[in-house]
This record gives sequence, C-alpha cells and structure tokens, in this order.
Amino acid sequence: MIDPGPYLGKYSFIPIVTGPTASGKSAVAIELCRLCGGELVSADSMQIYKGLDIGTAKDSAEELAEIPHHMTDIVEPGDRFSVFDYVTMTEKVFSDILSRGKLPVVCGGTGQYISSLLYGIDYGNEEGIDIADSEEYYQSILEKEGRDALYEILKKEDPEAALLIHPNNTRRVIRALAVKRASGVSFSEKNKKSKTAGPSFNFRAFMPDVDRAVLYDRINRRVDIMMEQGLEEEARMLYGIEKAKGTTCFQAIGYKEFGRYFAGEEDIAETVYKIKLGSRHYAKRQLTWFRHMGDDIGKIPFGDAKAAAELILEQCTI
RNA sequence: GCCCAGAUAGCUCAGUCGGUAGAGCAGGGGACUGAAAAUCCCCGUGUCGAUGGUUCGAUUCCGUCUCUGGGCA
Repeated sequence: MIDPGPYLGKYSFIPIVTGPTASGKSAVAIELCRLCGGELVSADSMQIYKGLDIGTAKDSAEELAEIPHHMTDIVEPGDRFSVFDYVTMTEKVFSDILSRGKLPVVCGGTGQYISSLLYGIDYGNEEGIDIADSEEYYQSILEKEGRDALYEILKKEDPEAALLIHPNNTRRVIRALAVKRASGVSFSEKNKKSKTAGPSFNFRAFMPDVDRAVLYDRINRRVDIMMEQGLEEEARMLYGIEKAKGTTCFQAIGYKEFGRYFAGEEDIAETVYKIKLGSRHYAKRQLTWFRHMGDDIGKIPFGDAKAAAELILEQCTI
C-alpha cells in the first residue's frame, strides 16, 4: 500500500463512481472533477476502444476538453485488452496524476475492473505467459471433444475450480485450464494468493441509488437518443474494420445487434428493441455485482450530480 | 346478417381422450479473479373470455352470449 498522504493532499481516498449503465455516474464524476480539479480515470471495458463513442456513451467533446480523461480511446478495435492490462495501466495513471498534485476520479460500470481496483486483485505478472494461446488450445479441445470432456479435464487439473465453475460455462472452464497451462499455477491456487498484497491505493466506491423502473426507462430513452446521434453509422464503421470482426469490441451492446440488420435479415425496429433489451439485462447484471459488494459501495443520491459529488468529496476527505 | 377459426401467465402460444395447466420471450434472483457490455446457473397459480347445462367433478363436452381475426353476402 502506497501511503496516500503525500500524494492525495487533503483527500484520503481516491473516489470511484460506479453503478449500472445510464444511472448518471458520468455526470457525477464530471462534477466531482470540477469541484476538486480532478482527472477522470475510466473503468469501462468498452470505452477503451477508439471509435466506439456513441454506443459506449463516452463523454462529450466539451467534457473531454474541459477535464483530462484517462483509460478511454487507448486501444484499436480488434486489439486485445484484459483486466490485467487495465490494472497494470491504471497503476501508472494514478501515480502520474497524483504526482502532479491532482486527484484521480475513477468512473465506470465494469464490475470486474472496479473490484480489481478496490480489492487490489493481483492477476500475477509472470513474464512471457500467453493465456490467449492456451485458451485457443482448450478451445480446440472443446470443439473436438465437447464440453463434458473439457470439464473432466478441469476436474483432474483443478478439482477445486471445477466445484466453483458450472460445466456449461465453457468460457470460464477454458479460462481456468488456460491459467494453469500458461503459468504452471492452478486457477484456484492463483486466486487464493491474489488478494494478499491488498490495493495499491485507498479507494472508496459510490453508486447512484436508482429505482429499477426509472433506470430501465432511462436506458430505453438513451438508446433512442443514441440512434438520433448516429449509432447506426458508427456501427457500420465498426463492421467495416476487417480485423475487428469477432473480437472483444463486438461484444459491446449497441454494435453486436446490428449484424442481422446489416445483413437484411431484420428491420431496424427489431435491432433497436434488442439493444434496449440487452442494455436492461446488462444493467441487471451490474446491479447484482454491486449488490454483492454490499457496504463496500456507498449510496449517493440519484439525479442531483452536484449534491452527489459534494457528498463523495466529503467522504473522501480526511 | 350468415359461415369458419380463436379467446389459457405481462406477450406469443402448447395442452388437458373430463380430475383446476406448461414452453419460449419478458420479468426476478444468483455466480463471476488475464474476453466481463462477455459467459453461465436458478425461479412459472394463472377468475384457462362470460354464463347456463350434462357430470361426483368442466378450463376441457354441449347451448347461449361477448370480444377478436378471416371469409361470404
């Protein structure tokens, strides 16, 4: 743990503004930066991609000009980016901002990123290990021998992990196996050691307290606004990038749904419906994640960004 | 006006040879440690349109009515 005193000045915690999509966390973070002269550090797995602006609800050009943004627009569509990369990069970003006497303000809804920062999850830093390569290896086993065979391998290689991962969740079965093959340490062993070092900085997390029905309504309306802003064109551009096809950025809601429409297999109304639905499902999963974090996330009022920002600053001050 | 087909979960529809019913979607809950906006798991009681009749018993069979499609005039 780095002693926050000399870096943070009068603040004892780095604020994290999180919450489900469309809950207004961005407005709070901007307000917070204005109040304390802070710099924004995104914790959003899709805003890291260049060119995905409308669909990922990035901040406006004016906001980008007013407040320095970090961890957005850092990767080309088609490139790989992982939580490990995120954690590694943010460490440097935090140190840099603090060394300039500014307060980093974290903002984003990617639960895995938030937890990684807040709980200081160490993903290991073995030199030269290639997880992706091992994942491909087990992917081919999955295709040849099926999911049951794959799960049997996990039961042998890492029985502890097998108890925690559902056999149908081949994605996670593959991950667990790949970790061991790439690093030599089993998934469950590695996970046990992952929290021993603790977080690198003192963080305090907050999320807007929104009613579910209100949130869903906001999501639906925001998708309509995105369409007015030209989401279709933005998606068309993404579909035009050959090397991006089928990669992580195609998992983003607001882009993946356009496939059938562009192929002439469905009309735009259906596509828009699916984007709204996908966003609502996503928000629900985020709420589950954050609910699980319990008291580690403080509630801030919804709908009044300024009041929320003031409350956060107060709770981050010594 | 006549004929035909429907009316069952929030929606689309199965089904019950008469013993009060179940799928998909929506919705809800949960998991998550190098793709996470991903991936995966769990959760189904509802005047079976209304009303008479037959029956020990009707959502199911019969009659009438209402509504919704479609057809003929």
